[in-house]
Amino acid sequence: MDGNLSNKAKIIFHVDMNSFYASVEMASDATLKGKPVAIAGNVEERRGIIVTCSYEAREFGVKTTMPVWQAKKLCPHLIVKQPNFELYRKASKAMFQLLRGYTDLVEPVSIDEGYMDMTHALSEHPLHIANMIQEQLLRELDLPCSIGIAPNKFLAKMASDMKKPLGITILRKREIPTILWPMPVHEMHGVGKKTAEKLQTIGVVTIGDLASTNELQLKSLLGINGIRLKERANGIDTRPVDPESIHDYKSIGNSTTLPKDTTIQQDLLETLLSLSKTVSARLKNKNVYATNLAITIRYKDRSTYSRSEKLANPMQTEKDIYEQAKRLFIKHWNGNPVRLLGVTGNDLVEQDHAFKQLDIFTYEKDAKEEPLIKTMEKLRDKFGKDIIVKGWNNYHKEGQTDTGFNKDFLRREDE
DNA sequence: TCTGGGGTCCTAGGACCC
DNA sequence: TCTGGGGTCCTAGGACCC
Repeated sequence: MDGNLSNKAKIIFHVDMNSFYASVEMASDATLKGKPVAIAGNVEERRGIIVTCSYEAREFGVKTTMPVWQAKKLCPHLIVKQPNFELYRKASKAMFQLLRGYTDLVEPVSIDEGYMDMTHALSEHPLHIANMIQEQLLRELDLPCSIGIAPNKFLAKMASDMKKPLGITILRKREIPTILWPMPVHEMHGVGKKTAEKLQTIGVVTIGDLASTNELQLKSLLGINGIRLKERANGIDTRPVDPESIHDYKSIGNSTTLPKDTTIQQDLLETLLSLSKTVSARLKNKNVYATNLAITIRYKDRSTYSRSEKLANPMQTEKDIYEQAKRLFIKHWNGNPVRLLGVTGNDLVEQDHAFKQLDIFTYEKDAKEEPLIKTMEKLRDKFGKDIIVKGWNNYHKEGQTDTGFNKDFLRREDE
């Protein structure tokens, strides 16, 4: 490690696209320009809430998460469009590709924002480079953005929020007391409604208050998150910009609010099937398998339950996922009217890894006995991680216990 | 006529093992 | 008859973000 290099202050950009979906729509249809435009889920049905809206629409008081009917009341001429995710993904790709023209260290955090580590990629003043990026995005993709420039991710994120649309904001370490600390604590990234309420009970109202609060008090109020928030409030954030982080998915899910609350089991199962199809396709697309499957049920009264199970054999196919989702649903549905259903694959593993496990679990599956998986784990501990099992059925039929497991049934993977 | 859908991370409790 | 403490895995739910 080069001490000088590692100690040198970093220069991080946070690029945040302005009202991304609406801007993409405007870029692809010039007649929308200058008009109040909103993107919403199913426009006709009750699920219609505003996902994004143009700045023209915001002038009327239209806001994200507002039901469409309410938005229309505020802004009768509002142009409401259904989301076109394919179009947005394409624009997003082009946007990140453009950013990578400035540095390889680009970390997308969502479809419309990302971090850039510009520490070693600056030939000129950061402000000038940020200007170039902003102008190029506007010129080539017709998409506006705001950029925050700071020595770490947290401060860059806070900075990009300070001037919208088309802003560029530098937040220096020495400006923390004058710029960051006077801000209300609920405007801090990572502090939501609940946390802000809790903080208020101990007299923390501004980010500055948080920065000087006793750590033990924060820990007992908010757990480990309290400590982290205090660090951030003091401008400390050591997370690196990681271009690879976008690739390791932890979960892939699909959920939908039904057109009507229903108790008709066949309709519900059909919905589960179509959700399972989507999840399966996405798993295949990412080349991963789920080792845990969860369903979500939201009832008429909006009470929401999730039920999950660790899987003996990692799964990816539509059939496997649907059967497991159906099993969980039948087991846990209380018969009341259902508002929303969801299917989610959790604890995703790479394809190679999954296949290795499948070799083992084939036998477990045949045996159809839960404790066998525990037995397998013990065996792997005993004989090595890369062991696979042969002749499980024989073993099982003989009704032996794992202490009497015959070593002849085992072989090393490389044999 | 209220309130979508995609995620991540953390916590807490119970089961189980040593 | 009474009965500790640590560690890990699994599940459910909460908070947050875009």
